[in-house]
Amino acid sequence: MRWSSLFIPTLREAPAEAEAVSHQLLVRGGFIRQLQSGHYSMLPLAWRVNKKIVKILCEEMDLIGAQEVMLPAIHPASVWQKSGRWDAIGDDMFRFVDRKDAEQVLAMTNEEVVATVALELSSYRDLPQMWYQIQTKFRDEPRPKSGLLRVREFDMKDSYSIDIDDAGLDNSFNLHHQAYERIFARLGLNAIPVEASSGAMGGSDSVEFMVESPAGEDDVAVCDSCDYSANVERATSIIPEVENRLGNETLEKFETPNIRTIEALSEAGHPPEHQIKTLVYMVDGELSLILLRGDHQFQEQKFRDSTSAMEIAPAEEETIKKALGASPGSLGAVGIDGIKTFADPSLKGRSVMTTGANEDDFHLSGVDVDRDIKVDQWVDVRSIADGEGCPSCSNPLRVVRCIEAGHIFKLGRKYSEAMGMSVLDSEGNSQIPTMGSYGIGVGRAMAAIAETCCDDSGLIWPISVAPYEVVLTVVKTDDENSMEVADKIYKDLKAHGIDVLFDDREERPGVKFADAELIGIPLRVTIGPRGLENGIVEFLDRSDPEKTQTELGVEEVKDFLLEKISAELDLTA
RNA sequence: CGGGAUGUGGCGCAGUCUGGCAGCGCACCUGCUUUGGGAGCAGGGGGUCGGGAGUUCAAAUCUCCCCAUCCCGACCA
Repeated sequence: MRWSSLFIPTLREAPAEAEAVSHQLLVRGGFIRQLQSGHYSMLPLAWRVNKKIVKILCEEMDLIGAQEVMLPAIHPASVWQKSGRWDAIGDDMFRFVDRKDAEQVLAMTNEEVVATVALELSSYRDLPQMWYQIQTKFRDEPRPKSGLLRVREFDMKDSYSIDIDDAGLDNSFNLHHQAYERIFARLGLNAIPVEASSGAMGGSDSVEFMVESPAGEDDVAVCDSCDYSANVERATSIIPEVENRLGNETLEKFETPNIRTIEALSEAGHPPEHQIKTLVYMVDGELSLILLRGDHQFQEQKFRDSTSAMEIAPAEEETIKKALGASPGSLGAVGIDGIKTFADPSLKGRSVMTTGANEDDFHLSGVDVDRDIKVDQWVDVRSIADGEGCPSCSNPLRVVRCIEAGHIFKLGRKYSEAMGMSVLDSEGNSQIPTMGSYGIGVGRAMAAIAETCCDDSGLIWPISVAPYEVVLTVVKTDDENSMEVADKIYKDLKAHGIDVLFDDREERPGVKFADAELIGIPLRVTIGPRGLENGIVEFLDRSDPEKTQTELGVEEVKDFLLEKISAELDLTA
């Protein structure tokens, strides 16, 4: 295409509200424009990238035997009521009422619909099935952010597997795992598979594919010495045991005027690791205590996962005061009976501890956890920290910020059972099939690539997804010879299937070079009178201009580029 | 939903405190010069100052209400 007739509105400066690198570059490069918070138009360049990502997704899904479908994006409330998610999900789902007063939802995912279609499966001979689609999803995010990274409307590749038994599900899951590794490699993303929490999706196992980036929203624990990696919502670690202090082992109440924090109490001679942190939460409507060591952080998702609690939130101060008789900062679980108490295992066997006395300005010392506190349930709810020991090899873990680029779930029979699926097995017995679901956000993948493939001058697309593979930069458009040669090369490249962008704009060379770099075209051929005098044009690779700078005869350009492109695509395919 | 900030032409910003002709840079249009890394000169077009109400002779500026956007947190199938 000729740049002069394209809509590529580049900007010299990014809008003030764009913070994430990918957001700034995609806006500056003329790829996207915001309509409202969480809703973006994809302009021609972005849509070309989008289509290339989609193509890779389809190819890899097809390769594992998945079949492409297209499901409705508007669902009746009834299917969501049947699965229980109508109530479980809440405000994140867009809902509306149609003219007949029927309640409707804008689909955020499609397990219910898949399970409904799958009611037609009646025999084990029909299984397994894998269906996928690339379709717009709607989620009423409480806080859309960072450009395309978190939006309310986005295209997602969602696929679903249906198997007769657990072994079948394992197989479908593994096929997806492998497909995802190939997909991310082809997209130029270094995505690490990590153990994850399944959250409200339900199910047993889940793996997230994480791309390290400061723009991400998840923290992941990775071990550089072995292959352990897990979302902090699930990660465990080995920490040194704390020796109980020598000291008075009997309970003693002492005055602690104005001491409300772990830190303040620590300064008063009670180190955090010898304190019991007492949190008060409403767990599915029931007031509950959650106990941790003073120097540990609470990991809410771990708590949800291990207690199957649906709704948890810190209790209001007034509620706390009414139940315990004191405000946060002076709370403790000693002598409490009748309030459900959860405790982190790191408190097991601990004594000579300090905790709040449930009386403002007073604490208790000499607390023996086993003796003085009635724990209803021991649960690992501690957030691991950077540098702690890997649970599988005990070397130090690193905690890194990541973008969640993909997530695969073993759902089990939650949806197939709810929707009433059943098939006959080889013995004529009725079986409820088991399902998996697997997602990759297209726009988020684009943003993740933009986030990680860029430099000070702009984007650097991998050839596999670049909006154009090659840009032909004509330095002097009013030089007839230049234009003639450029036009010839342009037609030649096009005829050989190369995506080429012909920068025929009447702009100064500096502007053209800067724009080409900003929009991230991986390969550049510069055509100008200076080179043509010697019968050559200049080539360089966006990712490393200095080392790759090459002079090419006009006739060699096509073969040179074809080889470059196929070499890079082969590397990742 | 809690905390913080911002809203002035397509983008970046000044002006708001202390009320008095709506400005600057980039981008855009015309002409001339220039032409291998974001040109120069001259001329020109474009703004309900987020919206509404109020105070005032006079409001971008002061008051009240609302809206939008961004950041942190909560939440995130």
